[in-house]
Amino acid sequence: MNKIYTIYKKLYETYGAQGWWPFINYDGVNRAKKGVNRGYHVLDYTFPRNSDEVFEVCTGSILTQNTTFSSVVKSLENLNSKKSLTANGIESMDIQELKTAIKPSGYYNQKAEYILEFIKFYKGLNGAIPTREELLNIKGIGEETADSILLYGYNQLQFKVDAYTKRVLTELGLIDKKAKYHEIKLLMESSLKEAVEDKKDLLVIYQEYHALIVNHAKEFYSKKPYGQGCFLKDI
DNA sequence: AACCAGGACGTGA
DNA sequence: TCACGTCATGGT
Repeated sequence: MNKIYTIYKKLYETYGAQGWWPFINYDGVNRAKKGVNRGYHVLDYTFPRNSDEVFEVCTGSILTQNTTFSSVVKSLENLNSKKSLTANGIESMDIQELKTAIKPSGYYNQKAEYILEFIKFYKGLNGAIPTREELLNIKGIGEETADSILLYGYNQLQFKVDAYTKRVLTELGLIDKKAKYHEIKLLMESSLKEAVEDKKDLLVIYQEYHALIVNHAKEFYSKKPYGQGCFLKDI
């Protein structure tokens, strides 16, 4: 039991399952929580359920770059209300209409271009699972976005590292502040693979872990000085 | 009223 | 390779 897995268990004990990635069109068992947790699917790991939901994760992953997810939801709902939250739907939109729809998420000029670039690639897949290298070759998709797409859109065993992950690990002294993305990703993946007995649990752990870190970091690592009152410090 | 958010790219050194 | 500027709206 290494520290990375210990942190996961503490976070899970504290916050419970997160139901990440949330879906705009979700109408499943947690619908009762609408208004509060609308779109989340806590303890239901049967997602994405179809190609439209895969595409929703991909688009959301691009839109969420350096932006809060709540603003991404606005953009996704704008697209969805135009019945355009699909590859063909977006592709058939007027470019200005697309930009206006995703405006709430910021960087709308770039992101519109990125989404269209992705769509060209996505349609060529014909439902196949993309490789990480293929995703990284697409303009607008860097390491985190690629891992986000693979982990949540395609249920692939790829840990998603974000700014919060790096910040928390740095503050806890588990990694150097100059550590690069790949270094952090490797630490997370190797630690979890080593500590988790049943390997088929890893996917859910990867998915929950990222969401748990975000949830925790929003409370304890969003304002300086970082880590005030963080219960992870005593490990 | 600054400050920064669940990044990625282009550039110059 | 690396540091830095740029992209932009929205919440605090």
